[in-house]
Amino acid sequence: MSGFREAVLSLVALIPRGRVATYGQIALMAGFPRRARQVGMVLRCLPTGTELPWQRVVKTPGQVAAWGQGLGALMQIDRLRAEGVEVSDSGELDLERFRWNGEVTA
DNA sequence: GCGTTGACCCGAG
DNA sequence: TCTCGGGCCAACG
Repeated sequence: MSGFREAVLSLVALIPRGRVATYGQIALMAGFPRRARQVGMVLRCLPTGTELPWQRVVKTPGQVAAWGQGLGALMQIDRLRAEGVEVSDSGELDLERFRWNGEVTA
């Protein structure tokens, strides 16, 4: 089922600016409820200069995934802030406000 | 081709 | 409320 990647990438690409989605949500919307982990795998495999807004994909509690909890995270956080998403230095954000409904309301 | 790892999530103790 | 463990499946060695 290599189509899983396609589904995930497509959904991530549809996330509007200033909105974020959780791994579980992406996986669920893609049609694979329990495969949030593979979502992370897919994103992890993405090239450095990709157009995909993988940065808008966060954990369930509303925390940025990021790589090494360090510099990589700051890069993602800064990028999100540039899009209008309020993110703390710890990578935490308000899901209630920025959670993507799944609708392309860009 | 097999074993291990992993940007996670959820239920149970 | 917090911690621990199981489970899902793809990428990597």
